[in-house]
Amino acid sequence: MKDSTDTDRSKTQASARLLRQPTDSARQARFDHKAIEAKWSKIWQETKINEAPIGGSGRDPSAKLKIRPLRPYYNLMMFPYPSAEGLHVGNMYAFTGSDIFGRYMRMKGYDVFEPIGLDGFGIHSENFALKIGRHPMDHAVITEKNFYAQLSKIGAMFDWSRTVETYNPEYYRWTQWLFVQMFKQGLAYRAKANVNYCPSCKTVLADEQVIPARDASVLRVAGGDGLCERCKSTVEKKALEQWFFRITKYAEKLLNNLESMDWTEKVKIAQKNWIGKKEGIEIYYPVKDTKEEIICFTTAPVNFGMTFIVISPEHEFVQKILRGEVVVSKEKLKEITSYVEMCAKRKKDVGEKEKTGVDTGLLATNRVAGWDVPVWISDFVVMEVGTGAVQGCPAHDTRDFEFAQKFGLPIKRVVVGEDGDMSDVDTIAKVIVHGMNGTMVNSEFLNDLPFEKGLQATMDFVEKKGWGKRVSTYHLRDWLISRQRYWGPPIPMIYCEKCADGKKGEQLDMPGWYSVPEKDLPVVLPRIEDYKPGDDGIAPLAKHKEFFNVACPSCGANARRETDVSDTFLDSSWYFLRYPSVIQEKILLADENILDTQRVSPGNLDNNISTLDNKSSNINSTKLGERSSNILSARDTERVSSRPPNAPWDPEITKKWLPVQMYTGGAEHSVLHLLYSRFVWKALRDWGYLDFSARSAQGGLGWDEPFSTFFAHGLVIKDGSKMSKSKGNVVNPDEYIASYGADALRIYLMFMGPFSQGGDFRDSAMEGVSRWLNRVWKIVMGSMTKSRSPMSEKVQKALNKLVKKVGEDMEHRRYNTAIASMMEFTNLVALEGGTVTEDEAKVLVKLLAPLAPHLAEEMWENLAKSEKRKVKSEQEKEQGVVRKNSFALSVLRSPFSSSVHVQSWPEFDASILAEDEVTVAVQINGKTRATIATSLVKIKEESAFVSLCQNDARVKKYLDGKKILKTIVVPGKLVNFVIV
RNA sequence: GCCGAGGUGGUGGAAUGGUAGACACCCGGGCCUUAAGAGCCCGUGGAGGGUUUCCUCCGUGUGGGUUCGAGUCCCACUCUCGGCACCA
Repeated sequence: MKDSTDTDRSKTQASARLLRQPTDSARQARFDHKAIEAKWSKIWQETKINEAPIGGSGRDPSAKLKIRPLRPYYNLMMFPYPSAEGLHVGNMYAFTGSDIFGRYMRMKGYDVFEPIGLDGFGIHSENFALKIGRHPMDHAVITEKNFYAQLSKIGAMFDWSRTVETYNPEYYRWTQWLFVQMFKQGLAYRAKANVNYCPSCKTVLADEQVIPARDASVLRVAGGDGLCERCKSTVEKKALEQWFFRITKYAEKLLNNLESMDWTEKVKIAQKNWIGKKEGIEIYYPVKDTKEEIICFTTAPVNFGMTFIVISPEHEFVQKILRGEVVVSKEKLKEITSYVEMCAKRKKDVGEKEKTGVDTGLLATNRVAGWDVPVWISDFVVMEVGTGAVQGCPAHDTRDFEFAQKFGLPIKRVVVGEDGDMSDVDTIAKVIVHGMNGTMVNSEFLNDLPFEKGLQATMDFVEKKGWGKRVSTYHLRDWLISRQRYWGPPIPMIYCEKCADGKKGEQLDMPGWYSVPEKDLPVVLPRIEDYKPGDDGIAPLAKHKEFFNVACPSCGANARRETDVSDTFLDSSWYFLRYPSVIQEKILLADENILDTQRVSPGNLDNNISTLDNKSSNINSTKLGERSSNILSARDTERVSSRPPNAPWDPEITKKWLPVQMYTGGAEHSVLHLLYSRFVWKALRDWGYLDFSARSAQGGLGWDEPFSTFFAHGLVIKDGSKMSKSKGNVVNPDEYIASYGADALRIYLMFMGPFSQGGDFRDSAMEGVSRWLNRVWKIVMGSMTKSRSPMSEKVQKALNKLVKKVGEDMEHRRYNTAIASMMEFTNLVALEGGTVTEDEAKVLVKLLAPLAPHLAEEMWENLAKSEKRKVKSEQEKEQGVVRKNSFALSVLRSPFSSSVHVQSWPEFDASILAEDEVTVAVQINGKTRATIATSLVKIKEESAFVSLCQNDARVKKYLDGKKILKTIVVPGKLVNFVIV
């Protein structure tokens, strides 16, 4: 890399004395973005400017800390999942927006920690690896290299000394540890759940691999069921034992803070809806001639209009009928059996279907109304909702109405709406549902009560009688953790049949199950070649005895490891806790592989794979850990060996740096990732693993939440639609970085539209940004020549205003308008002679620094050198020659000469602002007829100013012969004459 | 169906209830140049008028409303995009 500035300096020094500017034209040429970016990214690596002073047992941060007390600021962007060969421009957009804020906060005086990592362990990465026919382990190595190489080029202030990759055994060891804690605390359990199964591919599918039948065109072909993404055959649901986390236990806690959290509003609403709290009542209905009781949940107990009960085909009561524990006639049993089978086939949660159902022939007693109702089975009732049993009130629920109409069940009106219509409810339009206004009728003691009051009175009555009780239900379901897949952390559990038979186990309610002792973690994922998703929902690892055969931790008998792996969302639910505590002896960017800016070419790639394959010949369970580390590169091995083994995070560091102050990410993670992270955080706190008691929270919700602020960024679209490979409109940032530079791309991306809303990517607009940066370069470099035009008061005032504007926009992440204002400023400078003073240039460079970090740094260095020259020549004037190593020389090494990125953010002068000229609009009846340029000072004399407006020629002609009814004055903005 | 975001020039987008279209892209014209490119300057919502400086009318998805004044607030529609969906 060529260091152009050194030659520059010697030239300048030699020529400066000749009072000529032979370098001016050279300086003003188009800046060389490639050289500048290469130069500064190298210097930033060497000076470690982006490494946060984390503290703890890591590197000594004292150099940065001596100046003032630590002001930690954890600025985090959601880490990417490498599901493709490399980054696309949408990733870069998000990272840039997050980084600009981090850089701004650093200039505001914070110690900013901005880490980066990869969420490469899970279904996205696995699917991509499967698609291109590469082993996920090999794929991880390649994507890590590619992604990190690309990420290192976008000019972000990532702290490369602390990265997290979720597939690294040293990371997922703690993901497994987290699972173990969940189990120990009774929050992990096993239950049957439906998984998607394709009978043709003989494989389990993730939800996102099932084409929903609600897509109309598909519906016609398939007749209402979900289709396999690959072979288009109908997907079935299979009930299999799965691991769950009891997140529902935290439903209230997750709901609690939501209102007061500083999060993007729509994300909070999405979470609230997802948790979906509903207050209602569970009512018990005894089934005649049996000892059974069916419990119905409802938010609207319209019991006097209740004419039947419907239960889900998966309801326990149905099972009892099928098992013969509840007796029905032979014909009925046959009917029910075939109906339940039919439902199992057509089950794939999709929108409304034609209502079907079967009568059990049994009756249940509606004790409130004092009559019996038939018990039906229908799959419009979903087991997962409420109690899986519904009390049918057809006149006041549209679904119940459809069902009753289809099967000829009685429909009884008990609410009259505002229209007073008392007629039979015989069309769906007449159905008055909960939430509408109405009055109770035909309801004995409830008559004449308003609808809502009637419901409350019913609940009171039922509770008093002991026939039911008020409950809250939640839309939130427990978190299904297990995946019958290969690429994920093996669930660290062991099942011992012997203990199970003896009713022994770590948890009372889960005989036979033991968590893997913590000292034995991680349970390393072995390299196997048959890693494809298995037949009949069996995980790939289940075919490997050498993996699952293990001694029972309790009795020592032959036991079996769990062979499912955990959900990717578990990996990402705690990674932000890990970052500050990562210890790395070796700095990532010093690694030649990562520094290498060349992407892996197909040729190299083959070489890589063959090398990797050689390392992984056969599976040997005792050497798994070692081997896996080899596969994952030497760097990881070093990390593994140098880390204290006993905790996933350092408590001291964690106290200092968490919670995450600013979290940026896509709104698509509004629900799952953000909710899971909150859940895990709260659970860890409850268990005492996050102990912040020693330090009081810094206002707001403090330690209650993992992310103090969450900002949802927008999406980059291309040609009006979301980027996707199938549409062929994916933009790779590399080529743009190569031809325009990272700075220009960063600014262009942010200039497209508000960061919160995204924008439409188009090539042509890049040109404009690139041209503008060049104009900035010229203006700044021109400030150092002696031929510049005199100082302009207009420019000075405009710059002062600009500082205010850009600062405000940065706070709100309105980068697009910040950039526009800076463009306005440079346009003004062009009108005013094209130059600014060096002091003005410094301010401008600072404002630009977060947006265009390389270019700003280069300009800053030039300004610093210019200042040094000036100081020196002044001293020469005064004292003759400067002695080497004198005090004067040390002055030259002022803070100014260090990086622009650690300078303080410029401040504006409010008093200058007040002197600014303003343009006042003069309106007649709200219509602007003239504008008058004046200063705020003049406007203070209001009456004089009003008459001035009145007498303006453009205004006068409208006022002549008219009467002024009213004059409205908005100081500094407008004067409005209301006339007739 | 429900929830959320949105609808402003040829395009991306600006506008604490106060001059609609900032800033850019595209396009057109000019300067420079042997030429091209780059760069610089000017114009650019629509319609109409004034031989310049200017003036008038219309205009923020549709229809109402509040207000001295509405892209912005309220009501009712409508369309687009995201998410959820037989949620009892």
